[in-house]
Amino acid sequence: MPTDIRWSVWKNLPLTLSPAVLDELLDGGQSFRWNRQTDGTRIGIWGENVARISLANNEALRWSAPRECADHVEPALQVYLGLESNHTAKVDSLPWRSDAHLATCLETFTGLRILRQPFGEALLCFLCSATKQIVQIKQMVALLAESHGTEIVPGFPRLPTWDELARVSEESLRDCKLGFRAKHIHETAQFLAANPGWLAATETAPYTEAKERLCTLPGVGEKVADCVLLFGAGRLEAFPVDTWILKTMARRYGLDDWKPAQVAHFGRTHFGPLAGLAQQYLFAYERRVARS
DNA sequence: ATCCAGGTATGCA
DNA sequence: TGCATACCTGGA
Repeated sequence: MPTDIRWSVWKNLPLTLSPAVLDELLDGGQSFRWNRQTDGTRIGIWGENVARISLANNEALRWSAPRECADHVEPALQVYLGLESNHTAKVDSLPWRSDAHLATCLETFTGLRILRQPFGEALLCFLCSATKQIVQIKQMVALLAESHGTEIVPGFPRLPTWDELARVSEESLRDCKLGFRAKHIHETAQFLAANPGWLAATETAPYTEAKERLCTLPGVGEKVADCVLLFGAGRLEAFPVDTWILKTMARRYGLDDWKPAQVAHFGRTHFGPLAGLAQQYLFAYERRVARS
């Protein structure tokens, strides 16, 4: 980290989280651009924003940003962390009263929420995610930012925009350790460059239509499309089914040998219109069990 | 060393 | 429809 960054003074956020839940929120596979410093502070980059977040002794969140960014980071954080919406009411609307396992997950990860990331960045990050673990995805997107993004402040590059990616060769993308994903990103960038406004229209389209549109992109299937819509467009009805969800739905709900599409249908009907929010709690819980 | 990881696209029954 | 297989790469 460059030493010449001048950070704004710490300011409190109206959010209280345990260290474990903060870890799950920022480093649990929703976003891939937060890094924990040795003192426990986390530095993250999204859009044109650079911020650091830490916990005060009472587990209250506080933030600070490079001085030149602080004015726009403050409102951006509200959106990113979903502070303007009534999170408690959303969680309460989930069917925890009739689902003991869900109730356990909600209690274990109290305060966990869905991040609202820039749509294009979510698409890029989840195009990188196929059959990779979080540490590897983080490495890929860090290389993408360092190699092809522009610096917001010295030492903190943003992710390249899709317009910028359209001018990068597939071979050059492979140098970011993307493997076969480089082809997907390259071809998606070419398509988006040839279809101005397509991405913005997809972001605001109704869920089903938006998902269909995303699935036409190379390297985007149902799971990636749902992640992009959940984490990049606030579509809480999106219910991404990955290996963890497949595992946990088999183990906790008896859905052994169900296909991903069947599990997705079960999830949407069982958990309701905010199924994606429930999914994040189930996901977090099963990962914790696996690690312990 | 060998296997597999927050999938997708393709080729065959 | 359904199922198997290839696809890059690096860490366990």
